[in-house]
Amino acid sequence: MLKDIPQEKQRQRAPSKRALETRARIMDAAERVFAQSGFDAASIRDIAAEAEVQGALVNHHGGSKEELFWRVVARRADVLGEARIAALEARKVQGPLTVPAILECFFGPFFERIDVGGPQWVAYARIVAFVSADERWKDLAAICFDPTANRFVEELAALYPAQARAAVANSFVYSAAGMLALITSQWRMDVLSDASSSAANHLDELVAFCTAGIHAAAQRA
Amino acid sequence: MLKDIPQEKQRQRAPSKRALETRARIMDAAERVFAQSGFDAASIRDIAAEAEVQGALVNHHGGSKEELFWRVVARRADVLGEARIAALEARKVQGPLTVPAILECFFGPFFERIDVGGPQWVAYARIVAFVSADERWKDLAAICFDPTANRFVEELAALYPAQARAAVANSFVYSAAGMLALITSQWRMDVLSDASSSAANHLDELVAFCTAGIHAAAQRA
DNA sequence: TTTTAAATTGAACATTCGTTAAAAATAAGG
DNA sequence: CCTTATTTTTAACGAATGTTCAATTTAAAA
Repeated sequence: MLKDIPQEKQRQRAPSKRALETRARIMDAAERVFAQSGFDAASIRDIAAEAEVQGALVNHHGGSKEELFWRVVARRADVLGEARIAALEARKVQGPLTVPAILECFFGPFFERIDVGGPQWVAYARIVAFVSADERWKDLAAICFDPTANRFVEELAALYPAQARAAVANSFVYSAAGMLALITSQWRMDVLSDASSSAANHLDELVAFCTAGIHAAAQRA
Repeated sequence: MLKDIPQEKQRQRAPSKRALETRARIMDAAERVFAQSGFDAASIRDIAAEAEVQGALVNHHGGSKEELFWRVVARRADVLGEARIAALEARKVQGPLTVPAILECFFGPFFERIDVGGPQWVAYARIVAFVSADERWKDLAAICFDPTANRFVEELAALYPAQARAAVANSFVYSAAGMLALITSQWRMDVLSDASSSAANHLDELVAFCTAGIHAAAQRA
């Protein structure tokens, strides 16, 4: 198991614009293929075909298959994590935090990017779901997700000083699982509800669900 | 994509006791290996080694790899689904249903089996998480999970006659996602909460969380 | 006990996989 | 322009995969 993404070795020349575009195309292609097939069923050749490059180029730009997966996850985890923390800070200066406010800072930046960035962010969400459900990616999750998650757990726990942090942490895991289910299992909800609603409506619904859930779990005897 | 599990062709002799034991051993081994590695990373040879048989025997008893996966999922989904429905019926004769009562009928039979049946049921839970998160197993989920899920959504929706079934169905999906997160991501919760509690306590906590969440989502403006 | 269907083994099949190495094409830096 | 670091292609390697088939062993049925 990899513990980190290897640094690129020192270069003597700046990368060409075409090379940078190719690298980005490979990353996007890898993201789509990983999202659709999972890590194991995705093949380097599938990714290469999706990016319209030769297979060896994928290894050249992404390293080994596992390194490539780490890079794909880390790339968006970084910007998403920062956006979430920024949203939290921005809300904090407006006044004392509430549970729904904290949840909106966590859910919002993800859904905003899905709305505008479209399928690439949905693909990323599917990958996050895979990573979260599979203990095999424990280290990856610890590096990419835990810092942000811990920060949000702290903010929630501060609202319930009398309760054990564990109860709040568990509630946060339930909430995050609900968010991923909402993004990745839309088809499943449609099957069970024989109707499809807007994404924004679903988001409000999820916030209401989790807010009440967190409160109830924290107040529990 | 398979649409169903093929029937076993007509036999002229009863299977031997040893053959039945071997088949069960292969199914259990497949369950463990699928749970640990997922469908793609699991190999027939891994399963054969785990069951201490030759590789060809796995195909002989389980059919193709995909058929074997269907069989592994369907085997426990059947008994679990029946136990859940039975719990629901039993509760119903005791008096009018409530949200926590319905949730306990859904969560309870699973956790009871994990408590007594041990690791095989935990392995099955991991597989259910994989199947639920991956659209590739849409048909499998529809056959194995949807009938029971629909029944529970109906009972919940009956408690909120003024609300759209969709809102209740979504809340149920969040609840089921929380249950799977609790079973399969215990490690994740431990990381975020730097403490580990009992399974029974977690179950009560989850019921409290989901009960409040369902209620809040249903009462939403 | 004899017959033979069914279970099990052992070996091999054709693919596909991730990765590497060398050659060729491209473009940055002088 | 010239040099050569970097990018890209092409080809190939060994390993692992799912599956099949014929031979062998086991045990049900008569």
